[in-house]
Amino acid sequence: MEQDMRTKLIEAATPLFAKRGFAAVSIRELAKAADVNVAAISYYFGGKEGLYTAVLEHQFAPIAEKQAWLAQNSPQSGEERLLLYAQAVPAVHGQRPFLIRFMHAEMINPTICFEAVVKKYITGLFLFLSRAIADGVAAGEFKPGINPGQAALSLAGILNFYFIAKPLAQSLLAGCSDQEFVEQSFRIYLDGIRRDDHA
Amino acid sequence: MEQDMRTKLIEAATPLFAKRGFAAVSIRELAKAADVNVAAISYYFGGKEGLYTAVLEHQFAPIAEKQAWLAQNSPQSGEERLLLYAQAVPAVHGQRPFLIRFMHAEMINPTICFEAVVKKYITGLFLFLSRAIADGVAAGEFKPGINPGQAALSLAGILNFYFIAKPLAQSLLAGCSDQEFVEQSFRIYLDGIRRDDHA
DNA sequence: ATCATTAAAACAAACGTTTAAATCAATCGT
DNA sequence: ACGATTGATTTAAACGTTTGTTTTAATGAT
Repeated sequence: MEQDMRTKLIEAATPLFAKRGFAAVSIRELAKAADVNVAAISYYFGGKEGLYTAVLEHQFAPIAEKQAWLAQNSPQSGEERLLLYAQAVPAVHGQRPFLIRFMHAEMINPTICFEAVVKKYITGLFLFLSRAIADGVAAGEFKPGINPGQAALSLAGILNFYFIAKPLAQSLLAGCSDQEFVEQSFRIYLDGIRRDDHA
Repeated sequence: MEQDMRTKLIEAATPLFAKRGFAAVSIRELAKAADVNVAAISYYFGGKEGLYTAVLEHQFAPIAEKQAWLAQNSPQSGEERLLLYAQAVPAVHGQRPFLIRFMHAEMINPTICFEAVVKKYITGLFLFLSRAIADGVAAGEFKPGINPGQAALSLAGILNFYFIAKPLAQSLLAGCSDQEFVEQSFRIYLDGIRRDDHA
């Protein structure tokens, strides 16, 4: 089966590319990890870059779904929309534990996939958050002085940075669940942008 | 002069390593960029890894200095200590524009330098923030429920994420200065952790 | 018997490093 | 004061590996 081979290679390649980066992993290593012949990579993906692109698309798939869902089933208030995002963050990272590594690797050292895959989804998320905040400011939910674009980046940062620093942080933060962290961070953020006198 | 050669190589290697990663840059490329012979890398740094280590140490030097200074001249209140950090963030990124890339590259794909260089400084910063927040909670400055370790990561995230996403964000955030972003983010964060009834 | 798939071998190119000769600067004996 | 000599630096060439890809033959199923 063609699909078996493709998924076998993608699944074996994902942790290798994630932990060591595209350039530092050889196709022989990938083939051995997937228990296939080296030629299979060229045969099914057209080369190392093709396999990497397939891995990246598989990683970003949950974001694409979530984004499509948000575009249709988005609630009214800014706060509710931000909450949806805050809940999606640990869910997506739980579903794709390596996604954060690929996202940051692409932001720091963009490959050819950056424009087509990464930039598209990140921009979509940014616009969703930006509009939610702008609407919230306009509706009097959030402080009037808030810059929506900057505040969108702030929220993305406060929620996602933890997942990057996690391997390093786990020795420092003894026994802290993802859920716990995201809840406290989101509470801090919301308390920070909410209008003091808002009901 | 030996020092001339070393700094010439380090300065030429910094943007290459930062933008493309350690594995994706060849020593011939490094030598050409620095306008020296390939053998100079082995001669002065003992090899490619030695040059990378030297680049990394040069990048982290401002953090080391700042940390040593903080250890002695640290103010009393938690809020003042957090402010010192918030002011240091854009200053350091201004002084070392590529530092954020090296830090994240090391967190995502750790090289041999990670333990010796990166982990040390990050842990130091984390402890500084953690203690500042814990003291602030104990003193009644900050909300009683706050988990200091988690909140330390939140602050690092809300302030630093912007500098990672910057190349991507600059097309979205039209005309926003680093200073502006950090000020708003820090205000949001402080308003989020400060006790509502605190003077 | 035909076609798609797998396997091993071969390919040129690029890799990091080392070698050996050339160049340079400073030191020393006269 | 000056050519000889020493040691450090710089260069270009060569080293053996490893890289990604392709080829060619073997195997599989229809």
